[in-house]
Amino acid sequence: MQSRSPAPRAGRPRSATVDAAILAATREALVELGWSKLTLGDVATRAGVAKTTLYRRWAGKNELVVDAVAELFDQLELPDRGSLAADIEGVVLQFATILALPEAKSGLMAVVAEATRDEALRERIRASVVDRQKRLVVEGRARAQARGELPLEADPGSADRTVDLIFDMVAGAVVHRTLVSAEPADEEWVRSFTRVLLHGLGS
Amino acid sequence: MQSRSPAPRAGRPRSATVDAAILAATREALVELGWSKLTLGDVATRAGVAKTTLYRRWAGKNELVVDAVAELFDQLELPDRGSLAADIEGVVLQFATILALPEAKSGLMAVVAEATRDEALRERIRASVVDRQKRLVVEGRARAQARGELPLEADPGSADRTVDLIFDMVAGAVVHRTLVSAEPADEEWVRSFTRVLLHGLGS
DNA sequence: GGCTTTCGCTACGAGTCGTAGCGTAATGCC
DNA sequence: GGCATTACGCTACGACTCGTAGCGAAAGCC
Repeated sequence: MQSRSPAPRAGRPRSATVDAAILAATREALVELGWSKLTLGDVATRAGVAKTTLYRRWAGKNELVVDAVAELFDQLELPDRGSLAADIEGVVLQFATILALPEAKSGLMAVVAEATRDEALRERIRASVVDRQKRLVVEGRARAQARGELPLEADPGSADRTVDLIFDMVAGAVVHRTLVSAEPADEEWVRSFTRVLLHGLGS
Repeated sequence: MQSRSPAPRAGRPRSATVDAAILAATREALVELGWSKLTLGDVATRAGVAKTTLYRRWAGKNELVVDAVAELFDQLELPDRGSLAADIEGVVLQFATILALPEAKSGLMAVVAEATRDEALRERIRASVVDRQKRLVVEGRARAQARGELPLEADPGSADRTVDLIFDMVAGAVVHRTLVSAEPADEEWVRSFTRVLLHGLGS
């Protein structure tokens, strides 16, 4: 996740077990303590490693939590349910389920807030979390176009903007509903949301 | 903002000037330092007051920043531009302009993240920031219904859910665009967004 | 004028930060 | 097997922030 090079060629390699233990301990601490009271010393203790080991792998709290939260979104999938509406409802419900986890709630928004002043962190979030989900939009849109449910767009630049717009609308609405309004994005809400997204407010 | 009772009846009253200076200093510190590096001692120094004065008025960093950010949203208005589409575009652009300020970006999302573990803080955000904007949705919707642009809803419970849904979709999309995607919610984007919101993806 | 509350200042223990230094353990290369 | 190299655990450290307490002085209401 944080290392690109596969093999540094000599010496004792870093333990993958330790990596997993640290990330799991981070999520556990997020649940129990939340973002602001989470300390790296505490995470190290929970993971059964030395604090120095943690600092050798991650630059700080921000980077660590991004990686810990990013793993939560790895399970997102887009099964073909036969129609665009059903596909959207399915993936939005998955997203809402993950976002309902306390470790996702307190962790994700905190790092997004920090990322407003840290370009590198923003890029890390984009790569680890955002782009992974954006693929779902691209895929679902292509499927719907193949079914004839959505119009084709010739200009690739225009198509990119549409994908970005849809993504911001879907992810934004679910995040806002879950975190700011603090209400569950349950099946009823998702159905209403999907109807507006597909047919507009007037319908 | 933080005091409900108008007059505690005796002794020296709290200086309103000091209140304003502290909130302004908080926003200034948010711009320069961001959320995580902002300290109350620093804010007190910037405002020219003692740290103890600050702690007498606010319970902590969270509450202080909520009040400091809430003031930014006081200027939001909903001028009648003649059509629902124009009304939406106008207010969304205002919202986007405020959200583009660094003090709003780093402050707002940070307190939202903290609010996931703090019911009282969530309520404070709702009262100071969210409800104020939700009125705009209610008003704009009533206007559009009077114009015949939106269908009337007989059931008040259903109408409330619709308002909440619209609010989450509008605010969520702008926030996500600005903070997560880190792209400006400019006029072109707002126009595209309004079109989808009103007529759906198929149009 | 007298009462009450605010305010500035100083000082404090507690906790966290991120790093350095050292000895030991584990691995790859020859 | 031996050796270089790196990871790891542990301890200790100065610097910083936290939130509070205690004091004297100032400012407003009766």
